[in-house]
Amino acid sequence: MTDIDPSQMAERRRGSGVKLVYDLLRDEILDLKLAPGSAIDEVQLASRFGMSRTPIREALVRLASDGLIETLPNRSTMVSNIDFLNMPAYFDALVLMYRVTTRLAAQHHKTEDLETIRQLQVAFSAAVESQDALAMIATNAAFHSAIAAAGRNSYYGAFFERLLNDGRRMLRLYYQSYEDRLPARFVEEHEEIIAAITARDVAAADRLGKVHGEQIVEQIGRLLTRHEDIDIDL
Amino acid sequence: MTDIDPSQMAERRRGSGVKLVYDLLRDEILDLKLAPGSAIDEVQLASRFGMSRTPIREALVRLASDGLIETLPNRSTMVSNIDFLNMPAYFDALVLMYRVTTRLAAQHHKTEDLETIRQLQVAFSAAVESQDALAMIATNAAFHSAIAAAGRNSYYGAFFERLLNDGRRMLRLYYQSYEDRLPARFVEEHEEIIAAITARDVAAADRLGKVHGEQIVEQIGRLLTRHEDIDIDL
DNA sequence: TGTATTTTTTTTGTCGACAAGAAATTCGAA
DNA sequence: TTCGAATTTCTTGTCGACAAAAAAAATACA
Repeated sequence: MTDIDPSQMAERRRGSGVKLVYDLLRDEILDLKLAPGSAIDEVQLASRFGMSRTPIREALVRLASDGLIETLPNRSTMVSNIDFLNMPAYFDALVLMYRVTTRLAAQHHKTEDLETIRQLQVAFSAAVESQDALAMIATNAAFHSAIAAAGRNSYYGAFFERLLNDGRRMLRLYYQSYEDRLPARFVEEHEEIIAAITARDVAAADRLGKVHGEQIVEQIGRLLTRHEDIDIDL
Repeated sequence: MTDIDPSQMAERRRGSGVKLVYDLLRDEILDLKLAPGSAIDEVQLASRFGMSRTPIREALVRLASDGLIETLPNRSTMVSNIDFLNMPAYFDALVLMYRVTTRLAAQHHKTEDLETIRQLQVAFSAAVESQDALAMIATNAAFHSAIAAAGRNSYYGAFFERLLNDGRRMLRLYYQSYEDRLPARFVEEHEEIIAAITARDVAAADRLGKVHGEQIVEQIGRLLTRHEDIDIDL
């Protein structure tokens, strides 16, 4: 890890330190630039960011309560491992949140929400076009985040956000399993979802959210030995 | 706020400071001993707990990422207000989580889970018997937490836990709306839930979880002007 | 008396230092 | 040499102090 640009660390607004460190480390962890299980050294980070250990530690505390790092008392801090054993549970929750957020968006969206959603769909489509797996992951998450926001339920929103973040790390590991035809299918499904939300068709939104979620689970989950029965008619 | 017992602050194991402060402040906030909106003074807390500001601050960072306190940059920290406008969304999420966790418990529980659940039901029943509203809230939450744990989905578990915590503050404000007959009904419903889980009757567990959740929503939510249509057949 | 500007006070964010714990290393005895 | 105890090294948790930022108070001026 190289030091940051000295011109950046020169003068910072007081109080911006922890956020800077938090945001950057968070991205590095989610993008797997920091490998799961790798150690985190406070003093090294302090010198890297040109600040004392105090703000670094506060950023680490936040990351820890996000579950992105793990702290052994009096001993090392490390990047959390991806819990593959819990992947069935993860997918179960993810599919349900796809359904619920899409459904609520159909109920509660405002017209300005649709513009945001459509813009993000364009970005996702472009990422698929250019076969940029990382951009696909990011724009897909942004697309569904926007749908969740349109659903106007901050509790689901926060939970879904967290699931999508956890997913970023797993998807980065498995994105090689994407073949060309499947992302194209995702684009189509996104379009259908947008149509259902626009039409305020709650039933269709629910169904499409479920199908879309299961699509992803099937794509990722075939690498697992077994996964939950997600065909519950909840 | 009075200082803590000096014998407690005498010698503490290194590293236990933040957890001590975090746990205590968390309970005080959730039990409304610290009123929503009230200011939090770092130096006062430091002298109260007999430690420096550094561990206090780390505890506050954790509370902030739990959403229990809010920090204005460079300025005051205060206990988060209860967001009554979002109560419909809250109840929507709560009911769904009641359903999902109960359903999953019916699917995945092990026999030792049932013992824990039954013990907590006994405690809840005792709290209802003695008309102790605070104990009712706590033991009810513990009961459903145990059910969620038996469902073996840590994602739902963490989310549900958070919802129950938020609920603790609202319930404390509204517990006067409980009349004698309703807690008794809750006890009965709990028994039915236990029976459904034991029998691994997923459909019944789902239905009972939904009914139970809506029961609570109706009890609390009648104080609201309007609330979500929770009768969705998801 | 009311308002704008300066000064004081209060509180936060950050720092460097130090001590406690745990791991790594060295040392000693069989 | 090998195992176990003592020692050193290294990292973390905590402290007291200081500086920046904002609010509160005081002052000046119309």
